[in-house]
Amino acid sequence: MGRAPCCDKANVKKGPWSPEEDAKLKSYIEQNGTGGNWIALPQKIGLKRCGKSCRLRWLNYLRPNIKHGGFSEEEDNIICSLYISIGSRWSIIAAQLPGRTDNDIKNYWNTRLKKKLLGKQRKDNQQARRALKQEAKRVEDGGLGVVSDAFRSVYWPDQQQMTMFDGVHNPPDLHHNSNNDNNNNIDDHASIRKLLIKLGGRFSSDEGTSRASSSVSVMPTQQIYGGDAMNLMQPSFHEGVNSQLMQNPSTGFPTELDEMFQCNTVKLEGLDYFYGTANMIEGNNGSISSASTSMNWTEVSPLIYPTLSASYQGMQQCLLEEPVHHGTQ
DNA sequence: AAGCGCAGCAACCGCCCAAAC
DNA sequence: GGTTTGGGCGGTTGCTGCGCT
Repeated sequence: MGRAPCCDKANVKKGPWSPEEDAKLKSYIEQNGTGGNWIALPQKIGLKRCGKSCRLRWLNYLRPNIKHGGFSEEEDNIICSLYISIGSRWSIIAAQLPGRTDNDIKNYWNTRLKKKLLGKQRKDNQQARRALKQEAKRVEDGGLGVVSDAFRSVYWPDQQQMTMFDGVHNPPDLHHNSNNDNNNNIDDHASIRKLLIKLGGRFSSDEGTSRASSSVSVMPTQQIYGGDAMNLMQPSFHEGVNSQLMQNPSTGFPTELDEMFQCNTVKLEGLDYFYGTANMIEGNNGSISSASTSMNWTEVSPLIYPTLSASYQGMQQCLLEEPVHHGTQ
């Protein structure tokens, strides 16, 4: 049957917005709001634009407090960490970065961050190959026993990664706000909390205030571990994350990144926990059964356990190391 | 100086989902 | 309960500007 078009395609203008159109749209929305109906809005203000186009223009460019370009290192890290954990859920990622739009982040990722990471990854892979070669030679020479630092650094997850997954059964206490916690921890938790709220998690503000004022209140870990957060999520999100990160860890990632993860043991070590390796039950067809996918991604997601984001420091580091080259290659 | 290729980005397209009817 | 409709989202396209040859 198909869907009726949202607007008369023949009579709508396409392409770049003129300053006049911008001004019209902006002033109308600032005075009257969107009226809850984007489709009808352009007609009201005499714009020959599709309602969806108006919405996009407003959300991405005309809305107050929008930032363009100039992504900070911190923002880079957040984007990378979230991309690794939830994939290309740009709107969710954008929700973690005030003033940023999903479109902006998506473009930024596709044009810069991805390339940066891939560039770094190639370097790492070369380093890994060299280390592997050296190690093989050592073994050949009868030098078994001590693993070289170079080899370990490339192939073994760092200590932080190893310890954080103690959290699978003994999750880090997000309520706990030790004296050692710095502002970054608080910010991390606040972001996580916001994200979980967006995802449908339950965070009582009362509960939050009833605790130490400086601590960030999140869902009791038992609730998280009981699967509440998952159940509250929209099915599409739940399915998407599961199918992308659990059933096939690679699915949903761009091919290059797919290769990148397959090539890099360190990253896989970290991601194993997303995939639920410990509980994996492979079906006859080799796919992971629902029994394993039922292991909540929330249990191990860096969204909940910021320490996992720390495991991503390799990538983070590369963002610092490799300057963006504009138009030079 | 002109042509070419590439990167960055704005905008569109089409699908999905939920609310309204 | 089925259909329609609008909002929202991710993927993709195409334009523009810049750098290199």
